[in-house]
Amino acid sequence: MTTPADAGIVHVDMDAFFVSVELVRRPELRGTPVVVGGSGARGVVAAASYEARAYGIHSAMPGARARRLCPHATFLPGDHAHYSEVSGRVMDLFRSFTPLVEPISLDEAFLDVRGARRLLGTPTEIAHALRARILEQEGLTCSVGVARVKFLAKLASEAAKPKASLAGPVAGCGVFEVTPEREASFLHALPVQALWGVGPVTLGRLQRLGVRTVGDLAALPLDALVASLGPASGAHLHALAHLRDDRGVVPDQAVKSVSHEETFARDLHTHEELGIEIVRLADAVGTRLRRAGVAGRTVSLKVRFGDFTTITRSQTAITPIDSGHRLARIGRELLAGVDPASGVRLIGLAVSQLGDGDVRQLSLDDLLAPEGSADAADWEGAEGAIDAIRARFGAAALGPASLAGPSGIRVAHRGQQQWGPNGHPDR
DNA sequence: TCTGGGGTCCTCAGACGA
DNA sequence: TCTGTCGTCTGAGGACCC
Repeated sequence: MTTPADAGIVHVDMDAFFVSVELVRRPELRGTPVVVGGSGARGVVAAASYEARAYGIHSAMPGARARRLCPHATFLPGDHAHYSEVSGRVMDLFRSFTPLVEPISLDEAFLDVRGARRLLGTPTEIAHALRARILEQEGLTCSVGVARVKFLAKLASEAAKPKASLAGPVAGCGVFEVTPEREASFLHALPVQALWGVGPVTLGRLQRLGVRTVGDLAALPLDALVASLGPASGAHLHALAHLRDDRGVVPDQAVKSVSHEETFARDLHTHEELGIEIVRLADAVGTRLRRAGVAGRTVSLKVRFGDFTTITRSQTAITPIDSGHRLARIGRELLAGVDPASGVRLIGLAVSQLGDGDVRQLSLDDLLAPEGSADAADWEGAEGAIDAIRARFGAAALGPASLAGPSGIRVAHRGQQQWGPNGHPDR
């Protein structure tokens, strides 16, 4: 039997994950500045080694700037599929300690180890064992935070991390526990932007209230926070500053939306060019929906113009959709209301309001399929066959005719372009 | 300087039915 | 029949996270 007061929430954060995975394959680069991502004219840095961080390089920094800061760094292209595979093994390792594992991203997870204490030891002992197993199995290091609640465990893992310095990386303590007695002194000394949910905008608003640290935040009345930040954010941050966080570790969270977006190496200016890209995105999103066995009702188109202004247009269908063909049709309808003449640098397609992909009704839309087009049942059958062929021969084996280029079918893959366009000659 | 991709959640406004 | 109110849904935009 466990109680909320038990310290048993563990947050594991892999150290410079993408770079560390690459260093396992390229050990000769250890101890040197290494950057993953940041290639291409519009790419950004996905991860930087601690040696590269000493030059001021950090994730999400434009690649061009990173090259100026550290021209002799090694820049590697990202390999999302490989990182995903390694991440899966690490998550499986976590599950060998406790079934209560909540992955946050490829390189982070919360674990509730309260039920494992009798068998495996104290949470801190479990944290050390986790680190040792990951190092032994994958050759990777991680930082682990232990606390009574999730957000403190997350802040604790941050405190355990290595730090970059010009003299070389400074090792962290690896495991950091925030005991119940130390919670207030640990938390209130931190800058307010350390809290999850405080980004640049919220930070600006808090600074106008004279808030610099979490302690300053805790001293503010709830009313003042709600007036400044709105009811949801205000109440949330007020609770965190007072050490209240009742969110549990939730394994197997259902996905709520599936999206795909791409930045072009050069801006596009016509509906024709963008229409072809929409077919690519719709094909990728539809494939992922069907693979996950889900379908969604709301289709959203995102358009980012050359000046970085971004608009979204969405449409909610009567019945759930998982067909790339239907997604492309709706995507193009939404695009028709957008003027691309000034130049479009990115488009994205998302599907939300997801439900079970097997539960489907025949819609009016299906019954009134445009004259001369294949009907819905034909398309479903065709896409099912495409999925089967791709599973056997690869994603580029088959696809919509409009995606055929001189070098074959141009298929969008998840994470393929995660860190920016590669300047593909076809677009 | 010039700013990715894949997500979640929140806020606000307008439409609509009870 | 008309008007106002309330809750819900939808659409759009934005903040934030890794």
